[in-house]
Amino acid sequence: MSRSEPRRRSTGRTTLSDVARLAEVSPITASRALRGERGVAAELVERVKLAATQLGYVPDPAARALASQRSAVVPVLVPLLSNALFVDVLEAVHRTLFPLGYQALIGVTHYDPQEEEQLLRTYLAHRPAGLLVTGFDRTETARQLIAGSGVPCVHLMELTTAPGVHSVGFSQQQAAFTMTAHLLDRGYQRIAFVAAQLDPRTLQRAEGYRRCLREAGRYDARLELLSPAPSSIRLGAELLDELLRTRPEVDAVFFCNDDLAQGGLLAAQRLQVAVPGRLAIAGFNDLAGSDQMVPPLTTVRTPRTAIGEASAHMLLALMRGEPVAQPSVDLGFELMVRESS
Amino acid sequence: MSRSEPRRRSTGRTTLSDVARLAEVSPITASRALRGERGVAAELVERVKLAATQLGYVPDPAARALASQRSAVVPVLVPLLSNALFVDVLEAVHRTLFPLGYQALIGVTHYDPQEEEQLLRTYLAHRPAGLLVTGFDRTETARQLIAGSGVPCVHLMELTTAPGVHSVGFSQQQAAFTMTAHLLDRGYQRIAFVAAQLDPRTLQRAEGYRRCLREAGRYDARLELLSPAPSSIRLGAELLDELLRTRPEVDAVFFCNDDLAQGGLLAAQRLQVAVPGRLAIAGFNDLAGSDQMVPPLTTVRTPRTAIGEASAHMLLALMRGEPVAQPSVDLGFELMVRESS
DNA sequence: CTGAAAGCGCTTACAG
DNA sequence: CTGAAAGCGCTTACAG
Repeated sequence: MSRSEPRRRSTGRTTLSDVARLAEVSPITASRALRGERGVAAELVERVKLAATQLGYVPDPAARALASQRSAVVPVLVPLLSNALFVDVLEAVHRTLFPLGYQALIGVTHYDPQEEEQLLRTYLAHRPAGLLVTGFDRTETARQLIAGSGVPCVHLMELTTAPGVHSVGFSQQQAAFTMTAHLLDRGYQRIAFVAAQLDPRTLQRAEGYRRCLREAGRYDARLELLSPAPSSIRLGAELLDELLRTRPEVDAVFFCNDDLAQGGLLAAQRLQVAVPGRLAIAGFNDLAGSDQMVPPLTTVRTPRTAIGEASAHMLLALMRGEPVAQPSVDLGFELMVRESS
Repeated sequence: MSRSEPRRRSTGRTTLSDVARLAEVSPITASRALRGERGVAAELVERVKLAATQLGYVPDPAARALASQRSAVVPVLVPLLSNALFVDVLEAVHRTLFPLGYQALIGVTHYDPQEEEQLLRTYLAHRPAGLLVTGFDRTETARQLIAGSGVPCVHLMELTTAPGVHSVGFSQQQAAFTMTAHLLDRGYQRIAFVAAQLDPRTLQRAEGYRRCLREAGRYDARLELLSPAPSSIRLGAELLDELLRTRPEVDAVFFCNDDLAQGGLLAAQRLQVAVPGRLAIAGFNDLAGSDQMVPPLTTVRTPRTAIGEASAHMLLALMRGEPVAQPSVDLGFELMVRESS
């Protein structure tokens, strides 16, 4: 082998040049044809696509990202996967973006702004095409990372009217207000609010509960039972026990999430507390199983699939540089009155 | 501006060269220092690291992947996120790999081999550092894609003794056998098996159920109720209804998954069927809420967190080229006898 | 132990 | 509408 040959780091990979050679065009033309850039003769496009198929060509995402300074990755930052809520959002986002060539990259923050900041730093280094984040509760540094990156970003679950900020969600506070009003309508006198995790959306729900009861002149701070522990069926059962022990006068409980409410319902059954006769129980989110409980659980159905789809579509528009008519999309909620209230 | 200046595509990004310049070393040395490659003078390493920190340098993953032909990404392919089982596995994998600089990339196959093949093609193009896949049920093409990529791969949930194949899981069949044997021990005479989804692991459980009853001379094919529909609490309720309508003689039901069993338990309650007096109910996986049911659900606890951790550690060894003592790691299971049986 | 050169596989910017 | 040149930001392979 001659000493003057160029050094090669063989990878065996089929490259754009291979495709171009077979199609008898330049690599640039092949690149343009494959990306569907307009302004390439139809005949050449066909030849290039055929060659690519014959060779089983798959573009190298790293090379593409390096050259174009933009990858096809879309990080989606959610607090948790153990809440079915976010799984539904993710499914919808993925279903919308994947067919268009984007890869949703799931990041779990565990409700920790520091973790989110760390994930953001890691993911932003990949020069993502877009970004989806949950709510507005983050570190100032995280906010600056997002803004400074120039990456289009849509906020999930909550709404804002702040200029230049894009969001898709519903009013957590109003939804909780509506549920509380429903319980008042039913004639319940001492309505407790039981919550866990105490993340921003939970606190907004607490606010909706308070506002409603205050307006009715019925607010009593002692009827709030708030735990920072992670939400779960088991915790719901424990909190119901505690509630009935310490506030035996309550006649209705509004749990901030359905897993708690399901646990509460099961605990009531164990304690032989009649629902809704002695105690009404209501939840939030309409998670799997809530309609199967005995009695079926009254709750608020939240539009997570719609949030996933709508946020992906909004992001798509932003990534294409298209104008977004409505930067804040309210998808509403639905009161599901069942037999537990 | 002079015509002879090199054209630049400014990106503003802080690069390795910036760090090298500040540290007064060559970029190669800076690269080696930052990657912790041994054989760099300690003093230089320190200078480089300081410079990197001062400049807030973040390596470009695309450039790194392109030059080294290897990224820090580890795709993890699971059937579903709506089953808490896989969420637990993913959490454990992420928790193990992220601190070491690897990014778990979640891929959802929806139990569809074609979808898995498609995901594999997409993710393999990123030259992942490693790969985690669920079970062994895939297309021949998918198998070849994995083998041909040379990317280290560990299989989750099931076990194999096939040479050169790495797996971490437990015996689905044996676990189901054990549960069935427990029900026999308790004296139940007509034990039904109710399953949904009918994925490979579910069918292995069915096999364990059959083998146990056959060995006891008690197998009756009419006591199997199999539905290809996705598993859910609601479906469990429906299947219990159907079972009691069409096989009123059953005195125990073994559901292939806890969501079905929970639904079955709730349906029994609605139908005023005493559990376990008139009908015993057992599940599989010990999902959230099973211990809170009324009565608490007898089930099999499966080691999903341990599977996530152990598979990540095995993959780590493979990625480092270290020998793996045990290519097939059986993490076992635990029979959880509670009050429903 | 350190470095100058070349290359990874694409796309951008400039010409024509 | 098409292409030759250069560059994206790293690391590999070779020297010394």
